[in-house]
Amino acid sequence: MTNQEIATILVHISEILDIQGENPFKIRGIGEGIAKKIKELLETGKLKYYEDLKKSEYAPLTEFLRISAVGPKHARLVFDQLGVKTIAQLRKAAETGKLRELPGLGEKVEQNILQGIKQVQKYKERLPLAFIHPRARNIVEELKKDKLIKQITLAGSLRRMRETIADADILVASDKPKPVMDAFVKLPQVSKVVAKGNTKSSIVTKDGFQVDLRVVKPKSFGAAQHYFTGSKAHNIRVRSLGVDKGLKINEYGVFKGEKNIAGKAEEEVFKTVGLPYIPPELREDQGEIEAGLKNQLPHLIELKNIKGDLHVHSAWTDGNNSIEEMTQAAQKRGYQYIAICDHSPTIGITNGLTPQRLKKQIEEIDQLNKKMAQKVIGKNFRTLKGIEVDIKSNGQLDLDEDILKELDIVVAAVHTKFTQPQEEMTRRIVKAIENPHVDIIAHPTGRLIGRREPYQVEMDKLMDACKAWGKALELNAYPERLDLSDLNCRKAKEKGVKIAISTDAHREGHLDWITFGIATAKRGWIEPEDVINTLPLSKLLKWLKH
DNA sequence: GCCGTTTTCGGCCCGACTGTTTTCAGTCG
Repeated sequence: MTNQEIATILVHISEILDIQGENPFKIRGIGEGIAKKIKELLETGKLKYYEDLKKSEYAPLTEFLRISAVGPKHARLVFDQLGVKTIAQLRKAAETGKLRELPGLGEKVEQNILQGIKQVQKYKERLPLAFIHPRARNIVEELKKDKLIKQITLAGSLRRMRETIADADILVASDKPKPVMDAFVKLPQVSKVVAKGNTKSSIVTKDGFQVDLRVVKPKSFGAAQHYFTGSKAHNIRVRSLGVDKGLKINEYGVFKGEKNIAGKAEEEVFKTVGLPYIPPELREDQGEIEAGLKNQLPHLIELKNIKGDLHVHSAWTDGNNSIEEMTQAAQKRGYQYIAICDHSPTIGITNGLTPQRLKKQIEEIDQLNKKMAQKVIGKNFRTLKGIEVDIKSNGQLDLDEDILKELDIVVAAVHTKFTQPQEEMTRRIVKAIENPHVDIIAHPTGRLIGRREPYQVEMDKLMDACKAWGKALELNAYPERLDLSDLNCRKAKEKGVKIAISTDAHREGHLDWITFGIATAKRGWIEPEDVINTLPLSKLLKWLKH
């Protein structure tokens, strides 16, 4: 049973208890009792307490909680009074005006619930970071034109750069909140205004995601930034630290009694509770508080540390640009090198390179490097000869040794037979890691966010093999991959396994996806020295030979 | 259910907005 499965069960338990009207603090932390339940799950795959709870007449109502405007109280109310226990029945009750007759509900709530049902059925999943991020940035740029706005920032999971996003949070500092709100709900991107107040409003964009805007006074901007960035778990920890020191922390500032002692800048808030500044990507209550208190936060990797991209494609296979164009695009970004890693022959649909075509590509790259050495185009730059070689189902590579040894870099990846049992898949990839020509394993779990689950593989064994053979794992920055995930990055770091942050670019513009790779690496506590493409060219070449 | 330098009971982070209410419950983040 995976951590994710256990978490899902615990969440389900908490939701049922919530609807039953249990003490809300019952579900807040893990101590002796819940630890025992987790143990039972791990040892038997089952939990008696959960099995019993699932028999509760309230258990089926947890799906109502996915509907915006419905919480545990309304979920219970519609069941107790109307016997409603499915979303279809709930919709019918709303459409026939039954809900408005319930105590505490009215016509508006009825409409909101209908709207919420529509929403839940249309947008089942969280959206990828790379979809929402640029669109939210556009809204920020649009708002920025307003002179009344003194400061503006993305907040929430978007600022923490989570891989998927439920809605976009934006925070503004202004002395005149009302006109800012008026402008916000009239933006061209808006399709629907969900709520509008003096300091807080929500809209749904034409792309179908929600944007929440919060406006505070400039003197509160830092406190609000911290509060609005979250995560919730992180905020609770920080506020608890404040409570220990006799402080109250809210979005308006840090208060000692009535006195406001901090709030203008985020750093101040941390300082009042004895913490250094914690980067947003770390704010998940995953050890950053403890590390901060001991002054042992990581020195996270930044974009400026990246010296090159070690996995890009060209028009020789399924890319869109020539090798020279990709090279120039990399130079424009201040890189020292780029590795052309097109597909191998088995991946026929991409026009994978046969040994003959690969030989020709090698010649082309040699010529290009010669021109660069003579400073005909660019200088102090190397285009590396590489391949994204397919790992066949038995662990053998799709190209022979005599051609692989001609290359600067070999990136190996699984593209077929994703359904192998875990043991086979693990052996398959470990075999590739053991191949002396292989340098990096690309997109190590094969997942596509929201579309394809990772294949079954024992990540610990892959990492141990990489460590033993001095190989690296890729953090593929392609937005729907982000593979390694943040959690796997952190595991790799703990095991001392090197990471290559690569874009898998299929056209020039994709090189900018490195941003999302960096963000994921930060969330995985990765530092520059953990990443091979922070090495300058000479040292990278040395690492590749080693 | 969890937790403790005010420790085994009693509180648990904090506030905005909406809608249905004459002062507040529910939802949300």
